[in-house]
Amino acid sequence: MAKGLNKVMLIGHLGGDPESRNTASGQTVTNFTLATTESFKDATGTWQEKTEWHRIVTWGKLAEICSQYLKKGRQVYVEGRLQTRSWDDQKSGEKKYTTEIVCTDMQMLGSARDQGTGNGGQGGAADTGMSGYDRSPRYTTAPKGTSTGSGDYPQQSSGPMIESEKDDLPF
Amino acid sequence: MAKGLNKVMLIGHLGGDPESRNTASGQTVTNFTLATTESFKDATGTWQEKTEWHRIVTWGKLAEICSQYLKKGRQVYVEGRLQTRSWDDQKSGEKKYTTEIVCTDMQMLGSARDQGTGNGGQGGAADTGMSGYDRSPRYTTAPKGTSTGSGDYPQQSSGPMIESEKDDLPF
Amino acid sequence: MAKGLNKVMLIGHLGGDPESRNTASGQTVTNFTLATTESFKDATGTWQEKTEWHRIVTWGKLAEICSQYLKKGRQVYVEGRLQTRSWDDQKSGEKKYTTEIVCTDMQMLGSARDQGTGNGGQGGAADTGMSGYDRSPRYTTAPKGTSTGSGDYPQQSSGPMIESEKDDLPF
Amino acid sequence: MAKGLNKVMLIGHLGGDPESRNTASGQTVTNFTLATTESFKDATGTWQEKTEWHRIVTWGKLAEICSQYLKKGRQVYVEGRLQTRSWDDQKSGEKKYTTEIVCTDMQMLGSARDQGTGNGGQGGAADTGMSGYDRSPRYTTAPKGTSTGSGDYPQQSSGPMIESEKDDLPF
DNA sequence: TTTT
DNA sequence: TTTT
Repeated sequence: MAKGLNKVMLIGHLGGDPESRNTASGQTVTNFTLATTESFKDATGTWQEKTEWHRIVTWGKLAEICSQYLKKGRQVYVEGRLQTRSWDDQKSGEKKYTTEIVCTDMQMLGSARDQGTGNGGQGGAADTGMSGYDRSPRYTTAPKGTSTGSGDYPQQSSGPMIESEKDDLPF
Repeated sequence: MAKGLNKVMLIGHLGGDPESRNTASGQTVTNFTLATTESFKDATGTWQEKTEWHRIVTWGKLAEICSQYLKKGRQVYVEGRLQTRSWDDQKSGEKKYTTEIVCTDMQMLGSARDQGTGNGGQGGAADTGMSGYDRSPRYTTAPKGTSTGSGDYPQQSSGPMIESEKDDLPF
Repeated sequence: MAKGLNKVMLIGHLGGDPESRNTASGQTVTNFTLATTESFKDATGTWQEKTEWHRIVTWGKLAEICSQYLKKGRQVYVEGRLQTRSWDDQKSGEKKYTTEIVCTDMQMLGSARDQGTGNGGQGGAADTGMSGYDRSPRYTTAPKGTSTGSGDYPQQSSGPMIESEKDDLPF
Repeated sequence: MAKGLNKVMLIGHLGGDPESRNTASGQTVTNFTLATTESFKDATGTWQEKTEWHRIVTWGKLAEICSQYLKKGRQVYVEGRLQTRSWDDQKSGEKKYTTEIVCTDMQMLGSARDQGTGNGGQGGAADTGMSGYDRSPRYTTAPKGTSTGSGDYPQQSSGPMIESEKDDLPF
């Protein structure tokens, strides 16, 4: 008996606007960074803040939604799984590792008008977007075990390692 | 408004026996790797397995328990938060990053006699250990926000970056 | 604005064998109870145990798997969402409420040979079953937001409240 | 080997202002209801919304914070564990059950000015509150296993069942 | 490097 | 009603 659980849940703010690209097979991939902040008392008893940065990658329909509605500063809930990729860094010749959260569920928190730098000054478009959001369901991609042979799942992980996509690396 | 959620939950098997050390301040730090395995259908519709490896670090009392009771192959539940550390790699002169799960809750799954290579053939010691475990509570360290000025929390994160401990880096 | 997160994650042991039935529409529904145990120090400083009982309901393919492989005493991980149903109790004429976990992901923990009363002494059938399990993926039903108009999702929640199914109420 | 996991994570909006009381032992207890909303396609393919209501109970320091800062309509993240209590209903003579989430972590989401009916029209007080919040840590109570013999933990669960507090029942 |  |  084996199998496992690999789950990450984050609430934080986007560090920048999401970036999208398309794989050779036509899937959308969207990346963004997310900051989660914790407060804690240090040795002297004063409150300190510590921010942790996370690399989020999302695929397919959810990637399109993230690309369309998320902006720098927006507060979101992200659920997904941990994935560590390795690649050979051209410059140093070293093998490098990146750990990302493959996002399978995302929810916008707070209200549109309350959010960061992104939504301001973009007029009706963002508004239309948000009200579209208001009436839509939770943004979710099917968990691994439920994919029904669509054939695009393996590309979720292998895609980013394809040689020609190297400069799409998320950071 | 800020603050955040940074939570990881894993169920998997230890890739090796845990390794412990003590910080200058006397805290115990225990590291181990955890494999989580997922199955999915590939493009041809056949089932594939994919294993993800996670670096777990745990502190204080929980570190001692992990060191004492966990063995290679043991199935556990791990809860914690993501933390990415950077350091300057001496060999290459490159800055490198490691993402770890700072474990704040751990639970052994299955039964002792059912577990990997570790518990077998080690006689009474492991047994005593397990029955000690059986009567003890869930192994947990206090979350960041609840530390009450004990002064050792910051060492949880800053400890591993102290110069003199560089060769204690978990990988 | 809006939407939400409603997530439950449990690790515990089944209090009895699962019970299955079929809805009018042909869906399988499987119910079981799950015990989660916590230890804590009481006012006198001695360790106490407290067991919480949870009512689990699962639908469709996952219901079939639970029915087939789970037995009294088996340790499992259950993920799902909270759902409170009300019904008019015939005897008392009172309105009553039941809170259940609608299970959308289940994983067996430990090994088959290590588990409760169920698997022992039932010969090859259970064994065949278990090895079938071993090669299959994580048992998951699609989250609400991802159903693609298949038409059977609403029956997950509305089904149990249909008049003709009243005496199928899980407890 | 046993022990278990009993975890609930919710993101939703308060259905009303929190209500607080004090136990005989001087602990603060705060109750509120939380609505989580999900969208799903029904059998006809149209989007439907379903709201689930949750009863939240929180203790001690966290109860004081909830009482002070949360208002009807406010969006929050709640983490806790499921607990089912029973009591004898005086009117009907029936045994009744209530399932609650014993909240051990809470975080306010969105911004103060963006929140429901509660904060509006209350002038500076709410503002002071919120900026206090901005500088404070995550609101958390220690998990069960980490209580260090303070003696008040058992009252978390037994408190609400004390005869004289019956009319404090959360609903 | 784990597990089934 | 489970488990250790």
